[in-house]
Amino acid sequence: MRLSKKERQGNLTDTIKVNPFITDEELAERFRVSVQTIRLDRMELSIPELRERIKYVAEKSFEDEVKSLPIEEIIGEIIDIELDQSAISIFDVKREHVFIRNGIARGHHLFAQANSLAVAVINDDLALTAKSNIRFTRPVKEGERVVAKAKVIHMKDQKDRTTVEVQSLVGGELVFTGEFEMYRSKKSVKDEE
Amino acid sequence: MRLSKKERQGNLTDTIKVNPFITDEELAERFRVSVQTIRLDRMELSIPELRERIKYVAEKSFEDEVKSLPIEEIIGEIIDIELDQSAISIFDVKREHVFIRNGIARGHHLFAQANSLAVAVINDDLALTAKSNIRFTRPVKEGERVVAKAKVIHMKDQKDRTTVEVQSLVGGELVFTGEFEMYRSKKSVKDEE
DNA sequence: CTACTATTAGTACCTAGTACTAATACTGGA
DNA sequence: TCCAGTATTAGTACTAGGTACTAATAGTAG
Repeated sequence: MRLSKKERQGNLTDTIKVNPFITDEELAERFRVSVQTIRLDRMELSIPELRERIKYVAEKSFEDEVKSLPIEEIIGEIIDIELDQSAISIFDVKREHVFIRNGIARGHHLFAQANSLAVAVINDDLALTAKSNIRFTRPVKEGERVVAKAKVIHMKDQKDRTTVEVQSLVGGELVFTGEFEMYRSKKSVKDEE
Repeated sequence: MRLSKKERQGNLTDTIKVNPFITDEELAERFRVSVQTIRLDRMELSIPELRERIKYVAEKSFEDEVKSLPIEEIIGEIIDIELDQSAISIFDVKREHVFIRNGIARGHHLFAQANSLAVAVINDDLALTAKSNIRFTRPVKEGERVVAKAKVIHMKDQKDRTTVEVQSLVGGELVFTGEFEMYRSKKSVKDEE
């Protein structure tokens, strides 16, 4: 027996979701109904036509692509910064940041937040990380908001190096600490004093 | 005066590149020529029609989207692995991994490659990074291929900790070293011996 | 058996083209 | 200045993958 209308429509929604590139004709064959039935179904379910679906997918990704470069520049959102002194950023842990099997954030995302904050707080276009010593003090889970606080430690004798200490917290609880030794191309204003 | 054919065609390529969603009619208006001229131009330049362009963008992103979760699981491509012993991964530094202003890879990508390799080499579903000590020994540029080699250091007395040493090289030259202290939920086979 | 829903068929029309022919405009060189 | 060759434009037939609509037929539950 062919599927009932309800079953077919549920199945149709899924089929189109996993493959938005399918035509009404192909759908008609797959469900052994006429093309008109498929079109009625799409109307009832407010599923747009093939071309509109493709366009939507393309537009979505095109925007992302344009955005992705600047976004990748800093992981997390900087909410406060005083150059060569301190900075704070927040980072919301989402599904894509955690291990599927246990929901714990992958270490490199916490590192990325801290590291990019350390780079940002240095008042130098060419700041680079030279060394780093880090510690993950407790696992961070999906849905948690990580607040990273960076503090620049000014060393007297060092000309082209600056140390930045970063502490990351979730609800006041320490989850990550890191010490970043940063390479810089010019002296900081503070150091010149 | 209107643009020459050459100028128009060069401009056309760019226009379509930044906005693949533009129709021949809109292009004709923009360049003050007929729709037919635009079509001749597209043929000479082998630029596909609007719908094909949109489809291409959509397909590209759709694949990426489907892939993106598993890909994020490990940064770089693992080319050799012996659980609880050693592993090697390669990571090609692309535009999106570098600072725009100097073309140098952001530290957290090198860290991510090394860290996810350290996680992967541990024969435990619940391996997590506890501590890490890293050093960036020379900047890595766009276009370079980073080869990361991980080696598991087996400690006798430690039950739930394992140390992994990672060295990353570009063309034989050391660019990054890291020592990762990993937390694990169960003992390794080696340790049980 | 009837009322209602579900399905199918068919038509006119749409967009954004391709493929092709033919006419006209422009432009550089003898 | 005229002619050849290139560039541009116009127009027609046809395509995919639809929308929007009307109308006929099939199935089914009360």
